[in-house]
Amino acid sequence: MKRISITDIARALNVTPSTVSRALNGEPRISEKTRKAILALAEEWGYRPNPLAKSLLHHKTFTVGLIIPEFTHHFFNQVLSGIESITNVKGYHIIICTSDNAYDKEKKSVQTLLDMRVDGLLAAIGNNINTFDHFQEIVDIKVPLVLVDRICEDVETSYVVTNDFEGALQATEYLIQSGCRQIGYIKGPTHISTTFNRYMGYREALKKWQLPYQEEFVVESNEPQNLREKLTPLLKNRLLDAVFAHNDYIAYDVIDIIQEVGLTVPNDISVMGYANEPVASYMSPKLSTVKQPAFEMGSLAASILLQIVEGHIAPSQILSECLSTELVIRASTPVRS
Amino acid sequence: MKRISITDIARALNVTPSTVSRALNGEPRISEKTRKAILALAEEWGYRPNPLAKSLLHHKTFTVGLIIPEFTHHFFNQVLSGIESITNVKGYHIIICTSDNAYDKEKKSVQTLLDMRVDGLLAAIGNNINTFDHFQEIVDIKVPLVLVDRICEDVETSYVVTNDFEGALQATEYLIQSGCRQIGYIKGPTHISTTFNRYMGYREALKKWQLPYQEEFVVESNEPQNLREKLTPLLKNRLLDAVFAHNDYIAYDVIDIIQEVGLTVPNDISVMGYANEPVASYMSPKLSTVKQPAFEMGSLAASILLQIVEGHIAPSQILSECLSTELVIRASTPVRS
DNA sequence: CAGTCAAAGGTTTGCGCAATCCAACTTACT
DNA sequence: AGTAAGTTGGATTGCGCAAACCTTTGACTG
Repeated sequence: MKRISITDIARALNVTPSTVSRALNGEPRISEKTRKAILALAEEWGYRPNPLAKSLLHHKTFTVGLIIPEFTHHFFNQVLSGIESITNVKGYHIIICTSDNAYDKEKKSVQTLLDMRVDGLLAAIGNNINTFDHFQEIVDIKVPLVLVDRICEDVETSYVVTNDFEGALQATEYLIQSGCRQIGYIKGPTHISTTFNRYMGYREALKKWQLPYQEEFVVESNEPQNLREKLTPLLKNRLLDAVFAHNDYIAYDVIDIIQEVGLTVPNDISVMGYANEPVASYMSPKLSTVKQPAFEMGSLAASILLQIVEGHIAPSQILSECLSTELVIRASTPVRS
Repeated sequence: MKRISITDIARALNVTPSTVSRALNGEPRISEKTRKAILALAEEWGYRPNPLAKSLLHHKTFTVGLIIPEFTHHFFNQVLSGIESITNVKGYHIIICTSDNAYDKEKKSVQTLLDMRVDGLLAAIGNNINTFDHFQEIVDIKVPLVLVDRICEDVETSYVVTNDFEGALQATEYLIQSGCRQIGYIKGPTHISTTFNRYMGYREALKKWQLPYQEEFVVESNEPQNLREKLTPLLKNRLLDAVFAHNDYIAYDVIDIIQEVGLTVPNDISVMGYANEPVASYMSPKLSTVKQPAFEMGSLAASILLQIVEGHIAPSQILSECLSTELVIRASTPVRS
């Protein structure tokens, strides 16, 4: 259990800890003979330097903190995977906290990670969180912070997001180009920027193609039952020829409702999702959707963070990256003419 | 950036660091007056104790290491979620490493986490890994270790797994009880214990119900194309009335192949999956499957680990928990008569 | 009123490491 | 031979904290 230290080796060889430290760190001013003896004993005893001691001394932990809303969400795990791909090769460790989309827990996580003296922080802000003092604090004490996927305007820090506006615009345009004219839109949860941006992308596409924006075609999806009630009459009256949903799960429900009404996808109605969740390719028909570069978002965010941490980017310099999405056309939409 | 220490507070108040330490730790022998002054200044300056220093002193980091094969696998994320639910309330932090199912990376992760002086380790061994010296080392140096989901017989340490044998047995029995007699089985990847155990559960069910084991009904799924080639003739000749697949993704392919041949699920053929992945309930028909208590497995493993770490369980005592699965019957199988 | 004791706090030490500053002991050259 | 310049390594310090061990002061006892 007790791990051996440089002092142990020093004692055994009748030298000082300094000498051992220098030998192990390859400083040139140790004679070949002494060095060999030290290295040999270190090897034999399985010496491993104690990072805690180093951290205490150098005020550097080679650790980054990560705050995500939850583990069981494929999107965040792809982001996480991207983050890990970078931190791993750069020799940093990840300490993860989850926020459960709750302000209190998120705030506590921030505090915990700062307490642990992480070298930097990556965070995906939780849904429905609209107070950001905890993130402001990170910036105030000058700990590098990069936000992922979701931003808060108030806090001046670097971030990496995907272009929800553009993604939704392209998806809507695809529907239009494939002949749809009466496109319904199902909104996501209120209070997150993505919801707003995708919605605006949808509207922009209509505008661009000079289609009227019809408020009755836009449905809130806060309650599944609500969705069914609102959507069914629109479908029965054949007012829609396409539905664009805020995410793939909602899209699934939409397909379900459409089929319940006796219509078929995509013959009667096209359906477009968003996010390219794994479930999208297991639905029937397979769902056309917008693929977000989640892995890239994670790796880019981590890469920016580590550049700040390592001093290659001034902390004052605020980088904001907005990654492009990609349409994934499957069977729930017709081919574009 | 520079965080304040007890020494800073001590200097400001003209007392010694010990006094500050004692005041902050609620030791009774500090006068009310001194304590108030110290607490007030600590509060004002936002003092936060440095866990690195404490760890160095007490040889305890309040950190557990976690090794999983990959992030982008829903099952592990549920496990992770379960682990976090325990560590969070017990005040421990999680440092995660991934192995990418590669021995070298897994070994390196073990080394990294040991170097970081984690108080204990949780690990889900990667696929195709059959050398376990790195885990043996953990046990040797007496760092608490609990294996999750997959075990290696050689290493004597606690573990938490699910009962694949029982799960597969029950699933197969369900098929039998709902009238199926010609049950095909699609095997999983070779070299992992789960593959073997589920397969044995399938065979046990046949035996129990005195159905013959027919080798030609068992197909390896190593290649998707292979699966199609092997399965199609069995289907066309109507030799099967049910297929039990090693996991839900394979089950999806099976359904696809069945429908391709012109048969319907579950009318012509029942299909049973395994794992209850999210995709299972988005397939059409919705997939009957075996639900694994992933979250519980994680929380139980974490709970056992922390009990060892905190000395409530002797490290020498080996706990092995085998959690039960649960059948989730959806639309890909008929109702049991 | 000396002696005792407890209250309140100071001093020292060490966790493991490495940077800084020193001190021997060679060589090497005038 | 004497000094300058390496060579090789020791001693000390401090990162932040807390345990172990001392010291001072006043109050209280017999």
